[in-house]
Amino acid sequence: MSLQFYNTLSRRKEEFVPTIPGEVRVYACGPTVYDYFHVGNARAFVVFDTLRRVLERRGYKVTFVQNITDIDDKIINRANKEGRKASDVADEFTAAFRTDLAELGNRPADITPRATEHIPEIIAWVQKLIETQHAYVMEGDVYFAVRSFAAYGKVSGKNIEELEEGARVEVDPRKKDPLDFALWKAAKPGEPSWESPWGPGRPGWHIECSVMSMKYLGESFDIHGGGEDLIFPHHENENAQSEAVTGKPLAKYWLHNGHLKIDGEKMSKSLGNFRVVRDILSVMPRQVLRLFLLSAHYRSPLDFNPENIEAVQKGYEEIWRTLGRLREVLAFPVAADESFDKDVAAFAVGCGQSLARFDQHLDDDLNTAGAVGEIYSFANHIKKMLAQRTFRFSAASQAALTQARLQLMAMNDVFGIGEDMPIKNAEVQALQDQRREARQQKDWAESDRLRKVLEAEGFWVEDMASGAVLVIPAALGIKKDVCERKL
RNA sequence: GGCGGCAUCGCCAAACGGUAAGGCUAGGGUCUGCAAAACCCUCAUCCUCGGUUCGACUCCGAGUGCCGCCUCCA
Repeated sequence: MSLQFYNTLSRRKEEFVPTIPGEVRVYACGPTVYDYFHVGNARAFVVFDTLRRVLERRGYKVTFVQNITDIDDKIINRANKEGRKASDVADEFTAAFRTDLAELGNRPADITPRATEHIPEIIAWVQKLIETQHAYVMEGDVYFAVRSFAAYGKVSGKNIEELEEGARVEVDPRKKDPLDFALWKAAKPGEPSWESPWGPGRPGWHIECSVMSMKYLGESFDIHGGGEDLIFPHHENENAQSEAVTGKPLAKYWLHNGHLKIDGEKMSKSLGNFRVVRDILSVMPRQVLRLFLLSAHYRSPLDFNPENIEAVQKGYEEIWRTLGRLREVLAFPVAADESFDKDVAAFAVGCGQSLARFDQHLDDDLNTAGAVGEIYSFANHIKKMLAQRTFRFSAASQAALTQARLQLMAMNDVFGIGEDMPIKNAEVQALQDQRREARQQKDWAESDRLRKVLEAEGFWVEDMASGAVLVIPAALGIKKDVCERKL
């Protein structure tokens, strides 16, 4: 099956065909930096980070751009409230964004352009819109004239009449049409501003994304992504102000992720029911958070609650445990006993089938829920093999298990949940050896004592049916109160 | 009021139109010096009603319910 994505433009799944064969240009909406980002924001970031990894896994050369909107009403409001400069607020939360994103396990985008570093380009684009009669100046403000762009509404599937009927906001009577939106805002006293042909001011909300995406990816690129709440007005307007000038669609595929919910409601800044990622990561490993965010299809709603998190936590521990067992077993000396090799051959076939299913899920509109399910199944496949009473570590098992381990790690990498397992130091290794000795001597008292010592040191001790003794570093746990209101 | 999305086991969540993955939980059992772990078994006919089809969870229509967007929002 070929790669498919659900395109907001057509409202259906489409085969993915990049404009330039072998290359994919992706623009994902980043944050407005006026606060730490929350788990709902993180969902979008993780989804599009995963999209990028999947595209690369598919062999594409990916250029991934994620903007930072660092000039905006919300930033100015916060700065005013705290009596500081807007740029200080923006700088602080830009730095926090980068830190938290790295902590989350996202790879940095290839380019993270900031709005304030593209003012000349923004002004130039606004001028083009004025020249082409798509925008008009009004007392230092510049507005985009939605009626001047016939395709207005194509991204969100709305039309101007319907939008006007449903308008819930008081309109500025100076505008030609209630839906006209600001490209450039005249500065009020004390606000940060830049010189422009229309007087001092600053960019409107949508223009920076149009200008920066086209600057780095070209006038028409492959994928534009973001949360579904950005479809209207943000992406609609982005497209309008771009396509009005270029005559080309800004992006070929528009992908939008569903909302994260909490207590059945959308998690959002305005509702005040959000948890910032910075805090969440202090109580659970990033792997658990990522696995949770990817446990539903990206377009489905997903509820952030303790039960769901706990189930994911257990699932992650199983993946970890499997990797731990593999590491232990692969350290065994290879034996000449090949009596188990028939089972090993069947096992290897199963591994290949599992990988095929994994990729099929990802190809099908980034079905991470299915792919995550396949990881669990695959881990199970491995554990089942290792648990056989008749298990023998021959050259064949070594080869198959080495391959399986690489495969499992590669699968984890797609979701950014890979992590190096701590090395067991000499002391732990010695305890493990002593315990094996004790068990061979049937010195159960000593054996039990050593297990307790190892467990206290943070290791899982497992005696396998085949007689092997495994000592695995315990996975990091989460704190139960992770979803409590107080956090 | 307009537009859009979703509706699968107690919970989460998949499934080219051919007769329901997986995880969590629960119950039963096996293995084990103990413990942990593991292994085996059991547990849904897919919101309702129509239609298309040899055949539909999977397509179409209507209804019901939930969510979102129409204002800043990932």
